[in-house]
Amino acid sequence: MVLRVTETEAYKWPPDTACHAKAGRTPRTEPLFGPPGRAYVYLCYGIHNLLNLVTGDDGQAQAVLIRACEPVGGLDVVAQRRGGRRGPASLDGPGKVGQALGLDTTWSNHDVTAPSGLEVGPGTPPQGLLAGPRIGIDYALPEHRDLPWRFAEADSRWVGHRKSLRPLGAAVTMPA
DNA sequence: CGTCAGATGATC
DNA sequence: ATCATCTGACGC
Repeated sequence: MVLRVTETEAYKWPPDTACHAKAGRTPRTEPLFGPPGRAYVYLCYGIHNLLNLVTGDDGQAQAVLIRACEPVGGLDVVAQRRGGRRGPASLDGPGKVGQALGLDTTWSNHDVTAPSGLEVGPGTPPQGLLAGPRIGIDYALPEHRDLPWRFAEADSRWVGHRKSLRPLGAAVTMPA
C-alpha cells in the first residue's frame, strides 16, 4: 500500500503545550525525544492509532502528525482495512490513516527510513498549501492553541476540517 | 448542511 | 480524569 500525505500538523516541545512531550519523557512519549526518522504511534480516545513522524534532533521532541492521505497504491487493501465503509477515498482523518496502515502502538519508535514494513519516501509535492489551527488541542495554552500549524494541500479531496484553513502566507514561526 | 452523544482503553 | 477521533443519529 502506498499513501501520499495531504494534511499534517506540527508539534514541538518546548514551548508548544499541545505537544505530548510537555509531560516529559514517559514510556509512551520516549520516541518523540529520540532521533528523527522514527514513528510515534499512540492510541487516541481508546480507539484510534495516530501516526506521527519524528523530525527533531535527538532530545528535541519535535514531530509531524499525519492527518490525511491520498491512497496511491494498494487500494484493495485500504478498502478492506477500512471495512469497505465509504471506499478508500475517505482517508481524511488521522484515525482513518492509522487504520488503513494497520497500525498499533507496537509500531511506535519504528525506523521509517529503512525498508521494514512502514517506510517514508519522496513523493509528489502539493500544488498549493493551506494552513490553519490544529484540531482537538483545546487543552493547550492560548498562545499555542491558535498557531496555524496545520497544513494541507490546496484543492485536495483528502483533507478534513477545510473550513478553518486559509492560504499559507508568510513563514510560520513560534512566537517569543 | 449542522450539532451531539457514545464508544473505548492506555496513560500518568 | 483525561484524551492530537469517528460514526451514526437527529434537526433544519
